[in-house]
Parts: sequence; structure tokens; C-alpha cells
Amino acid sequence: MAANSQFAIAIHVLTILAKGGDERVKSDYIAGSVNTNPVVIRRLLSNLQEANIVVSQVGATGGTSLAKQPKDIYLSEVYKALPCGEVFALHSKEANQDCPIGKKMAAFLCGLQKEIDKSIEEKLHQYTLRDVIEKIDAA
Amino acid sequence: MAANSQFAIAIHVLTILAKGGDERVKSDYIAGSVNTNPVVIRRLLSNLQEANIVVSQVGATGGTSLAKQPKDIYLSEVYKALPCGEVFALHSKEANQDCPIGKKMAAFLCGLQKEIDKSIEEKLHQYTLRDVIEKIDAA
DNA sequence: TTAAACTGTATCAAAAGAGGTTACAAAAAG
DNA sequence: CTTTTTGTAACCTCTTTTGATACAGTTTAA
Repeated sequence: MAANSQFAIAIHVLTILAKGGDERVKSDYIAGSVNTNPVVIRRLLSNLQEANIVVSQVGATGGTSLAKQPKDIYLSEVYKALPCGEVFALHSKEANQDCPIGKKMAAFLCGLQKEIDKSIEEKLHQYTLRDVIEKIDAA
Repeated sequence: MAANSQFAIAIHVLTILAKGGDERVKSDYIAGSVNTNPVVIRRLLSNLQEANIVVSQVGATGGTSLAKQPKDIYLSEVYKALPCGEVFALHSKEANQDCPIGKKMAAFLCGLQKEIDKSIEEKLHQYTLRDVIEKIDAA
């Protein structure tokens, strides 16, 4: 599998949009900075738009801009907006149900997975896009 | 096969070993409960052995048992012992270095990745294998 | 009203990772 | 020696992600 880099790209994209202010930035331009195909960017922006993080405009002079201030965009929102997988996957094949341990394992692991996901979200909730920009600028 | 399920399988395997007490459990038996191939299990056990979580013995009458008490095996150790990927991947292609944002993005994302990983480890450090067994038994 | 410039998607090809299998060397026990 | 089992290497396949092409629909402006 190719590892999922959507979150990383999203942060990059949002930083570019923040720098653009109210201007509508084109997917072509963003793709240039991220070094990928415009369609990849538009697919991502589509997810971010559903989550009300960005607003896109079709047509000539179209493009995308932030739906709100950088200080109001939490990285946790971005994380949740994307179809990123879980930290660890459950086993694709179901465990042997004749084994007393196997039988109860899936439920337990699923609960642990949710707990971890929650702690990732809590961590990401500590940062907003503004914090990201400040760190980038300071570097 | 989706994302990496090694952590999930590891928890399952360790639970089986704990139930086995001091007895050496064979990879064939474990594979039966997890419902996978013995080689997959041996590969995993090899990682856990390097981290001093289990001890394997080759030869006839060989097998694997825990290297220490369930109460002394933290899930964080297990997580660190395995080559699980990061929560999100960096972009495979390097960002455009002519773009002032792209230039600084990788370093920032890498730092964020480490922070998240740390908070996952902290979360997992709250549980030991004994806790897992108790939850499984209670279910 | 036509042309140009975009976004939004569908679809397909390519790349990479994970798990499953087979095969076999090395080790221990009897 | 023979049997049993771990440790690995090598290879195949399946799945997911990314990249690429194509095109319909929308908006602006000449």
C-alpha cells in the first residue's frame, strides 16, 4: 500500500490558502507547490469543503479560499475531515471463533482503537492553522 | 489487506501466551486462533523477541512464552516493538523547494508526526497486558 | 452567444505495502 | 539419525493510494 499522506498534504494546502488571504487560489497553483497533480488537490479540497474548512468556486476566476480564519481552524477538524485510516487495523480475517480468546478480541481491539483515535484528536485540537503558520514563519 | 494490523495481532498473540503461562506455545497453535499463517506469527514474534517481550526456543519442544509478567508488559512497548507506520505519511514526492512554504513544510510535518506518535505511546502506556486480559475475561 | 478558465468527478493505470505461502537451513530433543 | 519447530528468504497476490486523462458543468468576459 502507499501510506496515506492526505493529512500532510492538507496542512500544506491550508497553509497556502491562508497565505492567499481572501483570494481564490487555483488547484493548479497549489499542485505546483505540493508537487502533485491538480486532481489530487481538488479531491482533497472537496473533503475540506464538506467539512466547511474551505470554500471553492467553480468557473473562470474560480478557486478556493479558507472558509474561516486560520485561528479558528483546528487541526483536529482537518484530521476528521479526511478519510485517514486508523492507527492500527484490525485483522482482515476474523479470528477463530472457537477459540475463547479470539472470540472476544475484536471487540476489545475496536474499543482500544477508538480510544487512541480520541487521543490523537485531542492532541491535534491543541493546534490551529494559525499556530502552524507561525511555526513555519519562525523556521 | 488494508493498513497494518500487526499491533492488533500482537495483542491477540500476547494474550494467548499469557494464558499459556510458562508453557511454550507453538506458532502453529497461535496461527490457528488468530486465523492466519504460522509464518506471519513467527515474523511478529521475532519483533517481540527483539524487544524482550517474549522468548522463543527453537527445536523440537520449542515455542514461545512471555519474557515477563503480564503486569509488566505495557502496550506502549508492544507498539514500539513493531514496525507500524505513522499516523499520517509525509508526501512521497518532495514539495517544490522554490515555494517558500513547501520548503519548510516537511520539517514541520515531521515534528508534528513525532508529537502525535508520542501521545499515542502515552495513551498505550496506560495499559498493561494484564489489563487487557482482565477486560477480555470480563467481557 | 461564444470562448476561455476553472472546479468536480469518473475512470484507469501505476506504485507500494501488507499478508499469505512455500521452501529450507539451523537447532534441539530423543 | 529423525522428528519437530523456529527463523528467514523469496515470491505472489490483494488492496489502497496516488497520479493521469478526460470530460461535463459553471462562471466570466469579450
